[in-house]
Amino acid sequence: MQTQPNPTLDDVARRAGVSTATVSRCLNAPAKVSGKTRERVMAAVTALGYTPHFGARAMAARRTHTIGAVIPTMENAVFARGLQAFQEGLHAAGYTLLVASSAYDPVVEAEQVRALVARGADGLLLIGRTRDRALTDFLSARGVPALLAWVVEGEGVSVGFDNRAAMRALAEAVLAEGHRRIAMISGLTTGNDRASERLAGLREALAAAGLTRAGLPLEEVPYGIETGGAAFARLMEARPRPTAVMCGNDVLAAGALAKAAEMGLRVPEDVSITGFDDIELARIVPPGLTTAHVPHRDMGARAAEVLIALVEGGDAASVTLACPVVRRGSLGPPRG
Amino acid sequence: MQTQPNPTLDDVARRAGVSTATVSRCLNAPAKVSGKTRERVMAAVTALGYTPHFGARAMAARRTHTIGAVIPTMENAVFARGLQAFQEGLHAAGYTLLVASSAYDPVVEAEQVRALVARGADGLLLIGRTRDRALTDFLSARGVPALLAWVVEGEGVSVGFDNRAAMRALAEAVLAEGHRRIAMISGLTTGNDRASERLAGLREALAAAGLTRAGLPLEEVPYGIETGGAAFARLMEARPRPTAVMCGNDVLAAGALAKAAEMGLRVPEDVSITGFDDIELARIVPPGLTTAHVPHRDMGARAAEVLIALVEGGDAASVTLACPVVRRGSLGPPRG
DNA sequence: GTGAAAGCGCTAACAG
DNA sequence: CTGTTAGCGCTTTCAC
Repeated sequence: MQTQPNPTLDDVARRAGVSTATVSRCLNAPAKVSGKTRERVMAAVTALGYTPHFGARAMAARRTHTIGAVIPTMENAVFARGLQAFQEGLHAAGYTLLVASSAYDPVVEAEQVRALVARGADGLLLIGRTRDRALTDFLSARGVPALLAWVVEGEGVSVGFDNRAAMRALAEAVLAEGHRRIAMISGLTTGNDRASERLAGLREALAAAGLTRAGLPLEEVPYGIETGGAAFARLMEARPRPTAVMCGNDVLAAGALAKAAEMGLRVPEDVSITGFDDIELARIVPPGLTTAHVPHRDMGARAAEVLIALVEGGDAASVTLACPVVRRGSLGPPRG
Repeated sequence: MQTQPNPTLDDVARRAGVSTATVSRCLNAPAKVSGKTRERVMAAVTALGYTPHFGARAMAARRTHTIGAVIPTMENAVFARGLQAFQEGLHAAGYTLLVASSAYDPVVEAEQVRALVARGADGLLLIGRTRDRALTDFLSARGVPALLAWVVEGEGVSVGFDNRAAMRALAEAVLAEGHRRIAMISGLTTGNDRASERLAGLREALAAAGLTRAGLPLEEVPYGIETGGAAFARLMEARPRPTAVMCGNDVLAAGALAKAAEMGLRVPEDVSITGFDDIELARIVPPGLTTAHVPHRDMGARAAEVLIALVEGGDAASVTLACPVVRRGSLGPPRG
């Protein structure tokens, strides 16, 4: 199997003694070719180490079997995990995944979307809902279906969960323990609907419990363990201290937990802490993090199904997944 | 800005009243076009919402400004982090990154490499060194440069670190504390040179300390917190127990640490535990993980520089980064 | 069942 | 500085 610099359809055709059309058929619709010709062609293909040129193919066929995804960052485990499942689902169906990241910047996101469309993406996976009208217009004009994940969406098709409801349920669990002085460490809410929905969910629960006037001590910080820890320390300077600190995600909560230990505060005796996502970390940081379980892998797998259906012309219904509260050691009743 | 279904170069040219060549120049070499024409063309471009068709471009220009990367899995934080930096570096230089994952399977990896090459990748980033001769032949025949990362490589160009030396240094630190009964929890070594090199590094250090005949209690397990914990429990059944358990990566070590807590063993008084990678986790799992610091982000950034140099025709030298031992609470002298 | 030929949308000489 | 003109490698009618 001597690999030649750049074997083309033509080279294969010549070697097999047939026309390029026949080679093309062998590759795309083998049934339309006689058995013996097919064998001869396939032999030539492997002999030359032929790989069809994707660009040429895309240009001639106007289908690429490629799906694009734009995520905020690969450094966030929740996206990494969901995407891995998504890609497995696509692969099984013969699609290829192209990933781009936006660093949470809508401008970059728009750029990446255009880049993926230019590359011939048959469909797109986008995270969250907050985005420019121009972008959605662009996609619909181009006829490229986009699936929104990690949220529930009114307009388009989505595969996700209700961030607000999940946080409300978690807050209700905290309230049920008897907490009344609750603080929150939120991720940055600007342009991030997941973060703002979670915050809104907590506010709703507090309002429903008649705690509106108490006000909600709030820190809004970038994603990270360190930032979570620092925010926690600031919140704990208040007197009286909050008895429970709810965090917008598990990573912030892990930071809070670590900082609490550093400050000599016992969890949950001195302060309860909750997270959101239920990543592996939540199980191993002592005393275990009470959190909302987001089924990331499942979401990725379902997203693959739905997006493929969309791309292949069928309609598809949105999917909303449940996010049960997972109780671990970090939540307990307040003291006294 | 009315986006038309599928604006082409031709549409833009017609609207701007110029030839397609001029539009092409505006986009690729603006300096070669007069100011006023350029303005007119750019206006037409935005008016139509034009995006160049990637496939056509690739076919005509035989350059794609695209780099492909095949990593074992996106679910592993070390690759995610390195890749994020890599992609930032590429982006700054006007390149786009295509990511594919192999699930640690060489067959899948080869498939993905071919897919990326077919898509016109100008260069490739590959992880580790163990791979099929046919694959490297394929790449060199196609003239696609490949950069190896996460290892130091004899033959090709690489940007990485010496897994063996780093583990040896870590083991020497453990030995210096006075440990003599050392066990290891390794990641799967089959087809994974990073894992096997780390194991070899430990063996070298033990041999140098004259501990050859003691034998090395060894568990080889898949990546994961749970698997690390289970392996730890098995190792601790030995009598006498090992006084130090060295792990092939931080995630396995985190599992070991959690399991130790669960078993009522104090770290480092009853047993010392070390990791490898120095991910965020290492800082937050109590009492802090002693580990080898791998400069993932830095490696990604350097990889981008080197690979671009390679792609653009220059030669480039391999880069080897240092992996200093980071001491945290999980390592102490053995009892007695 | 197979071949010939016409593009797909873009770039890159080469003229002007 | 700008237009003309060949292709790039593949798919897909349309004939045979």
